[in-house]
Amino acid sequence: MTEEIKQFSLTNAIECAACTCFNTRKFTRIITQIFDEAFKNIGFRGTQFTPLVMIFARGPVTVNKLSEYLVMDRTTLGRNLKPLQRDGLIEIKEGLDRRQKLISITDKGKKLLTKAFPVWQQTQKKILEQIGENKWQEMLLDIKDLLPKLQKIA
Amino acid sequence: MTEEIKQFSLTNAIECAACTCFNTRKFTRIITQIFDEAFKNIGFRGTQFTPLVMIFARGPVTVNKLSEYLVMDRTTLGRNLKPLQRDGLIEIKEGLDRRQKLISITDKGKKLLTKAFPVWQQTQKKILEQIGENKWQEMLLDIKDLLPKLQKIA
DNA sequence: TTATATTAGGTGTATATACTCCTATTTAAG
DNA sequence: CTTAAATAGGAGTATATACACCTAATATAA
Repeated sequence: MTEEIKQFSLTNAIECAACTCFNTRKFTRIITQIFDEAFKNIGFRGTQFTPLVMIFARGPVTVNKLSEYLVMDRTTLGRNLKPLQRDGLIEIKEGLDRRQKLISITDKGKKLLTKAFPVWQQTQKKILEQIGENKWQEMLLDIKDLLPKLQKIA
Repeated sequence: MTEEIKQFSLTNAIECAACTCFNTRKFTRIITQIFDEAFKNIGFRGTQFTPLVMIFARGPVTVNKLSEYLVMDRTTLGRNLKPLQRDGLIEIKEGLDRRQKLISITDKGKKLLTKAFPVWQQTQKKILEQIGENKWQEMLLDIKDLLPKLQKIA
Protein backbone atom coordinates (compact mmCIF):
# COMPACT_ATOMS: atom_id res chain seq x y z
CA MET A 1 0.00 0.00 0.00
CA THR A 2 1.88 3.06 -1.25
CA GLU A 3 1.32 6.46 0.29
CA GLU A 4 -0.49 8.95 -1.89
CA ILE A 5 1.93 11.85 -2.33
CA LYS A 6 0.44 15.04 -3.69
CA GLN A 7 2.50 16.87 -6.28
CA PHE A 8 3.56 20.41 -5.43
CA SER A 9 0.85 22.78 -6.68
CA LEU A 10 0.17 26.46 -7.25
CA THR A 11 -1.91 26.43 -4.08
CA ASN A 12 1.16 25.27 -2.19
CA ALA A 13 3.19 27.99 -3.89
CA ILE A 14 0.81 30.65 -2.59
CA GLU A 15 1.23 29.30 0.94
CA CYS A 16 5.02 29.53 0.54
CA ALA A 17 4.76 33.28 -0.02
CA ALA A 18 4.64 33.61 3.79
CA CYS A 19 8.04 31.95 4.25
CA THR A 20 9.76 33.41 7.29
CA CYS A 21 13.19 32.78 5.79
CA PHE A 22 12.57 34.45 2.47
CA ASN A 23 10.66 37.44 3.82
CA THR A 24 13.05 38.31 6.62
CA ARG A 25 15.99 37.98 4.21
CA LYS A 26 14.24 40.23 1.70
CA PHE A 27 13.71 42.89 4.34
CA THR A 28 17.26 42.58 5.62
CA ARG A 29 18.75 42.89 2.14
CA ILE A 30 17.19 46.32 1.61
CA ILE A 31 18.21 47.61 5.05
CA THR A 32 21.77 46.39 4.47
CA GLN A 33 21.92 48.09 1.07
CA ILE A 34 20.86 51.39 2.61
CA PHE A 35 23.62 51.25 5.23
CA ASP A 36 26.22 50.06 2.72
CA GLU A 37 25.40 53.05 0.53
CA ALA A 38 25.58 55.42 3.50
CA PHE A 39 28.97 54.13 4.67
CA LYS A 40 30.42 53.90 1.16
CA ASN A 41 32.26 57.21 1.35
CA ILE A 42 34.15 56.21 4.46
CA GLY A 43 35.10 52.79 3.06
CA PHE A 44 32.94 50.87 5.45
CA ARG A 45 30.09 48.34 5.33
CA GLY A 46 26.82 48.36 7.21
CA THR A 47 27.63 44.88 8.50
CA GLN A 48 30.97 46.01 9.93
CA PHE A 49 29.61 48.82 12.06
CA THR A 50 28.10 46.90 14.98
CA PRO A 51 31.00 44.43 15.35
CA LEU A 52 33.42 47.37 15.56
CA VAL A 53 31.19 49.13 18.09
CA MET A 54 31.03 45.92 20.11
CA ILE A 55 34.82 45.60 20.06
CA PHE A 56 35.03 49.21 21.21
CA ALA A 57 32.61 48.55 24.07
CA ARG A 58 33.73 45.09 25.15
CA GLY A 59 37.30 44.76 23.95
CA PRO A 60 39.81 43.31 24.41
CA VAL A 61 37.66 40.28 23.82
CA THR A 62 38.12 36.79 22.36
CA VAL A 63 36.58 35.70 19.07
CA ASN A 64 34.29 33.27 20.88
CA LYS A 65 32.99 35.85 23.34
CA LEU A 66 32.51 38.41 20.62
CA SER A 67 30.57 35.92 18.51
CA GLU A 68 28.30 35.29 21.51
CA TYR A 69 27.65 38.99 21.99
CA LEU A 70 26.87 39.39 18.32
CA VAL A 71 24.89 36.13 18.05
CA MET A 72 27.04 35.23 15.11
CA ASP A 73 28.77 32.04 14.08
CA ARG A 74 32.33 31.93 15.40
CA THR A 75 33.89 31.11 12.05
CA THR A 76 31.81 33.75 10.28
CA LEU A 77 32.96 36.40 12.71
CA GLY A 78 36.57 35.27 12.40
CA ARG A 79 36.43 35.83 8.68
CA ASN A 80 34.53 39.12 8.98
CA LEU A 81 37.26 40.50 11.24
CA LYS A 82 39.93 40.15 8.57
CA PRO A 83 39.01 43.24 6.53
CA LEU A 84 38.88 45.27 9.76
CA GLN A 85 42.31 44.01 10.74
CA ARG A 86 43.71 44.60 7.27
CA ASP A 87 42.45 48.19 7.38
CA GLY A 88 44.04 48.71 10.80
CA LEU A 89 40.76 49.27 12.63
CA ILE A 90 41.31 46.43 15.07
CA GLU A 91 44.30 44.54 16.37
CA ILE A 92 44.54 40.92 17.37
CA LYS A 93 46.93 39.89 20.14
CA GLU A 94 47.75 36.66 21.93
CA GLY A 95 45.97 36.15 25.25
CA LEU A 96 47.44 34.65 28.42
CA ASP A 97 45.74 31.45 27.39
CA ARG A 98 47.72 30.77 24.26
CA ARG A 99 44.66 29.36 22.49
CA GLN A 100 42.88 32.68 22.71
CA LYS A 101 43.25 35.76 20.56
CA LEU A 102 42.23 39.07 22.04
CA ILE A 103 40.54 41.54 19.72
CA SER A 104 40.70 45.25 20.46
CA ILE A 105 39.97 48.45 18.59
CA THR A 106 42.85 50.68 17.44
CA ASP A 107 43.06 54.46 17.49
CA LYS A 108 42.34 54.40 13.79
CA GLY A 109 39.26 52.28 14.54
CA LYS A 110 38.08 54.80 17.16
CA LYS A 111 38.59 57.66 14.74
CA LEU A 112 36.53 55.79 12.15
CA LEU A 113 33.72 55.19 14.66
CA THR A 114 33.70 58.90 15.49
CA LYS A 115 33.28 59.60 11.79
CA ALA A 116 30.84 56.76 11.15
CA PHE A 117 28.53 57.36 14.10
CA PRO A 118 26.75 60.45 12.77
CA VAL A 119 26.36 58.67 9.43
CA TRP A 120 24.86 55.68 11.21
CA GLN A 121 22.56 57.94 13.25
CA GLN A 122 21.32 59.73 10.18
CA THR A 123 20.75 56.51 8.27
CA GLN A 124 19.01 54.83 11.18
CA LYS A 125 16.80 57.94 11.50
CA LYS A 126 15.98 57.86 7.79
CA ILE A 127 14.97 54.21 8.07
CA LEU A 128 12.97 54.74 11.25
CA GLU A 129 11.06 57.53 9.52
CA GLN A 130 9.75 54.79 7.23
CA ILE A 131 9.32 52.01 9.78
CA GLY A 132 8.04 54.26 12.52
CA GLU A 133 9.85 54.67 15.84
CA ASN A 134 7.22 52.77 17.83
CA LYS A 135 6.97 49.95 15.34
CA TRP A 136 10.75 49.49 15.40
CA GLN A 137 10.88 49.48 19.21
CA GLU A 138 8.23 46.77 19.10
CA MET A 139 10.17 44.79 16.48
CA LEU A 140 13.35 45.14 18.49
CA LEU A 141 11.66 43.75 21.61
CA ASP A 142 10.22 40.91 19.52
CA ILE A 143 13.65 40.06 18.14
CA LYS A 144 15.19 40.12 21.63
CA ASP A 145 12.43 37.88 22.92
CA LEU A 146 12.45 35.50 19.95
CA LEU A 147 16.18 34.97 19.47
CA PRO A 148 16.69 32.55 22.39
CA LYS A 149 13.47 30.73 21.53
CA LEU A 150 14.53 30.27 17.93
CA GLN A 151 18.05 29.29 18.92
CA LYS A 152 16.55 26.51 20.99
CA ILE A 153 14.86 24.93 17.95
CA ALA A 154 17.83 25.57 15.65
CA MET B 1 37.36 78.21 14.01
CA THR B 2 37.45 74.39 14.05
CA GLU B 3 34.33 72.32 14.63
CA GLU B 4 34.19 70.51 17.94
CA ILE B 5 33.90 66.80 17.08
CA LYS B 6 32.93 64.50 19.90
CA GLN B 7 34.79 61.24 20.12
CA PHE B 8 32.74 58.07 19.88
CA SER B 9 31.68 57.06 23.41
CA LEU B 10 30.13 54.20 25.33
CA THR B 11 26.89 56.19 25.40
CA ASN B 12 26.96 56.20 21.62
CA ALA B 13 27.67 52.46 21.63
CA ILE B 14 24.52 51.83 23.68
CA GLU B 15 22.48 53.78 21.16
CA CYS B 16 23.94 51.63 18.38
CA ALA B 17 22.46 48.50 19.93
CA ALA B 18 19.21 49.43 18.21
CA CYS B 19 20.77 49.26 14.74
CA THR B 20 18.16 48.12 12.21
CA CYS B 21 20.82 46.53 10.04
CA PHE B 22 22.48 44.47 12.72
CA ASN B 23 19.29 43.35 14.47
CA THR B 24 17.40 42.30 11.37
CA ARG B 25 20.47 40.42 10.12
CA LYS B 26 20.81 38.69 13.48
CA PHE B 27 17.21 37.55 13.35
CA THR B 28 17.51 36.45 9.74
CA ARG B 29 20.65 34.43 10.41
CA ILE B 30 18.89 32.23 12.95
CA ILE B 31 15.82 31.70 10.76
CA THR B 32 18.06 30.78 7.82
CA GLN B 33 20.03 28.32 9.93
CA ILE B 34 16.82 26.57 10.98
CA PHE B 35 15.70 26.13 7.38
CA ASP B 36 19.17 25.08 6.21
CA GLU B 37 19.20 22.38 8.86
CA ALA B 38 15.70 21.22 7.91
CA PHE B 39 16.51 20.98 4.20
CA LYS B 40 19.93 19.42 4.72
CA ASN B 41 18.77 15.85 4.15
CA ILE B 42 17.37 16.68 0.74
CA GLY B 43 20.48 18.60 -0.34
CA PHE B 44 18.79 21.94 -0.39
CA ARG B 45 19.18 25.38 1.23
CA GLY B 46 16.56 27.52 2.91
CA THR B 47 17.48 30.34 0.58
CA GLN B 48 16.89 28.22 -2.51
CA PHE B 49 13.35 27.21 -1.66
CA THR B 50 11.42 30.38 -2.50
CA PRO B 51 13.30 31.09 -5.77
CA LEU B 52 12.48 27.56 -6.96
CA VAL B 53 8.85 27.96 -5.91
CA MET B 54 8.73 31.27 -7.78
CA ILE B 55 10.17 29.67 -10.90
CA PHE B 56 7.55 26.94 -10.58
CA ALA B 57 4.77 29.51 -10.27
CA ARG B 58 5.93 32.13 -12.79
CA GLY B 59 8.26 30.30 -15.15
CA PRO B 60 9.41 30.39 -17.83
CA VAL B 61 10.66 33.76 -16.72
CA THR B 62 13.69 35.97 -17.37
CA VAL B 63 16.37 36.63 -14.77
CA ASN B 64 15.35 40.28 -14.56
CA LYS B 65 11.67 39.54 -14.01
CA LEU B 66 12.47 36.85 -11.45
CA SER B 67 14.75 39.23 -9.56
CA GLU B 68 11.88 41.76 -9.45
CA TYR B 69 9.47 39.17 -8.07
CA LEU B 70 11.99 38.12 -5.44
CA VAL B 71 13.14 41.69 -4.68
CA MET B 72 16.68 40.50 -5.19
CA ASP B 73 19.65 41.97 -7.01
CA ARG B 74 19.79 40.71 -10.59
CA THR B 75 23.41 39.60 -10.39
CA THR B 76 22.88 37.95 -7.00
CA LEU B 77 19.99 35.94 -8.39
CA GLY B 78 21.98 35.00 -11.48
CA ARG B 79 24.67 33.50 -9.29
CA ASN B 80 22.18 31.83 -6.96
CA LEU B 81 20.60 30.05 -9.90
CA LYS B 82 23.80 28.24 -10.80
CA PRO B 83 23.63 25.54 -8.10
CA LEU B 84 19.98 24.91 -9.04
CA GLN B 85 20.94 24.55 -12.69
CA ARG B 86 23.93 22.35 -11.87
CA ASP B 87 21.66 20.06 -9.86
CA GLY B 88 19.16 19.86 -12.73
CA LEU B 89 16.35 21.56 -10.82
CA ILE B 90 15.92 24.35 -13.37
CA GLU B 91 16.78 24.81 -17.02
CA ILE B 92 17.80 27.97 -18.79
CA LYS B 93 16.85 28.47 -22.44
CA GLU B 94 17.24 31.24 -24.98
CA GLY B 95 14.23 33.53 -25.37
CA LEU B 96 12.88 35.00 -28.60
CA ASP B 97 14.72 38.16 -27.67
CA ARG B 98 18.23 36.79 -27.89
CA ARG B 99 19.38 38.89 -24.92
CA GLN B 100 16.97 37.13 -22.61
CA LYS B 101 17.35 33.77 -20.90
CA LEU B 102 14.19 32.00 -19.84
CA ILE B 103 14.31 30.11 -16.57
CA SER B 104 11.97 27.21 -15.97
CA ILE B 105 11.65 24.38 -13.48
CA THR B 106 12.47 20.81 -14.56
CA ASP B 107 10.64 17.61 -13.64
CA LYS B 108 13.42 16.92 -11.18
CA GLY B 109 12.84 20.37 -9.70
CA LYS B 110 9.12 19.68 -9.34
CA LYS B 111 9.83 16.35 -7.66
CA LEU B 112 12.14 18.11 -5.24
CA LEU B 113 9.50 20.74 -4.42
CA THR B 114 7.01 17.95 -3.73
CA LYS B 115 9.50 16.48 -1.29
CA ALA B 116 10.61 19.82 0.17
CA PHE B 117 7.18 21.33 0.69
CA PRO B 118 6.16 19.26 3.74
CA VAL B 119 9.59 19.93 5.23
CA TRP B 120 9.12 23.64 4.63
CA GLN B 121 5.60 23.51 6.12
CA GLN B 122 6.79 21.73 9.22
CA THR B 123 9.74 24.10 9.70
CA GLN B 124 7.61 27.18 9.13
CA LYS B 125 5.12 25.80 11.66
CA LYS B 126 7.87 25.17 14.20
CA ILE B 127 9.10 28.75 13.79
CA LEU B 128 5.60 30.22 13.95
CA GLU B 129 5.00 28.36 17.20
CA GLN B 130 7.76 30.56 18.61
CA ILE B 131 6.93 33.81 16.85
CA GLY B 132 3.17 33.41 17.13
CA GLU B 133 0.92 33.16 14.08
CA ASN B 134 -0.65 36.59 14.61
CA LYS B 135 2.65 38.30 15.28
CA TRP B 136 4.09 36.85 12.07
CA GLN B 137 1.07 37.91 10.01
CA GLU B 138 1.59 41.41 11.39
CA MET B 139 5.33 41.31 10.58
CA LEU B 140 4.57 40.05 7.09
CA LEU B 141 2.18 42.94 6.46
CA ASP B 142 4.77 45.36 7.84
CA ILE B 143 7.44 43.97 5.51
CA LYS B 144 5.11 44.20 2.52
CA ASP B 145 4.25 47.78 3.43
CA LEU B 146 7.80 48.86 4.22
CA LEU B 147 9.69 47.32 1.29
CA PRO B 148 8.68 49.92 -1.32
CA LYS B 149 9.19 52.73 1.18
CA LEU B 150 12.68 51.52 2.03
CA GLN B 151 13.54 50.90 -1.62
CA LYS B 152 12.71 54.54 -2.26
CA ILE B 153 15.36 55.76 0.17
CA ALA B 154 17.92 53.09 -0.89
C1' DT C 1 19.18 54.09 -42.19
C1' DT C 2 22.65 55.03 -39.24
C1' DA C 3 23.90 56.75 -34.57
C1' DT C 4 22.51 56.53 -29.97
C1' DA C 5 20.11 54.97 -26.00
C1' DT C 6 18.16 51.27 -23.65
C1' DT C 7 17.81 46.67 -22.12
C1' DA C 8 19.35 41.76 -20.76
C1' DG C 9 22.66 39.50 -18.88
C1' DG C 10 27.48 38.12 -17.35
C1' DT C 11 32.23 38.85 -14.99
C1' DG C 12 35.49 40.68 -11.55
C1' DT C 13 35.93 41.64 -7.03
C1' DA C 14 34.86 41.80 -2.27
C1' DT C 15 32.36 40.75 1.67
C1' DA C 16 28.95 37.68 4.54
C1' DT C 17 27.50 33.24 6.12
C1' DA C 18 28.11 28.69 8.19
C1' DC C 19 29.07 23.75 8.06
C1' DT C 20 32.72 20.19 8.59
C1' DC C 21 37.05 19.01 9.80
C1' DC C 22 41.54 20.18 11.77
C1' DT C 23 45.37 21.64 15.25
C1' DA C 24 47.00 23.50 19.48
C1' DT C 25 46.27 24.21 24.14
C1' DT C 26 44.33 23.61 28.50
C1' DT C 27 41.75 21.13 31.90
C1' DA C 28 40.02 17.10 34.19
C1' DA C 29 40.11 12.16 35.27
C1' DG C 30 42.53 8.09 36.52
C1' DC D 1 51.85 12.09 35.88
C1' DT D 2 49.64 10.53 31.99
C1' DT D 3 45.61 10.27 29.21
C1' DA D 4 41.08 11.77 27.83
C1' DA D 5 37.94 15.54 27.34
C1' DA D 6 36.98 20.12 26.62
C1' DT D 7 38.09 24.60 24.64
C1' DA D 8 39.90 28.28 21.24
C1' DG D 9 40.58 29.12 16.91
C1' DG D 10 41.63 28.38 11.80
C1' DA D 11 41.09 26.15 7.00
C1' DG D 12 38.41 24.02 3.28
C1' DT D 13 34.38 24.37 0.90
C1' DA D 14 30.06 26.16 -0.66
C1' DT D 15 26.57 29.42 -0.98
C1' DA D 16 24.64 34.45 -0.59
C1' DT D 17 25.06 39.26 -1.57
C1' DA D 18 25.85 43.32 -4.45
C1' DC D 19 28.60 46.96 -6.65
C1' DA D 20 31.15 48.42 -10.86
C1' DC D 21 32.06 47.39 -15.29
C1' DC D 22 31.47 44.88 -19.67
C1' DT D 23 29.22 42.86 -24.04
C1' DA D 24 25.49 41.75 -27.04
C1' DA D 25 21.07 42.71 -28.75
C1' DT D 26 17.23 45.61 -29.42
C1' DA D 27 14.74 49.90 -29.75
C1' DT D 28 14.62 54.79 -30.71
C1' DA D 29 15.94 59.21 -32.74
C1' DA D 30 18.14 61.89 -36.15
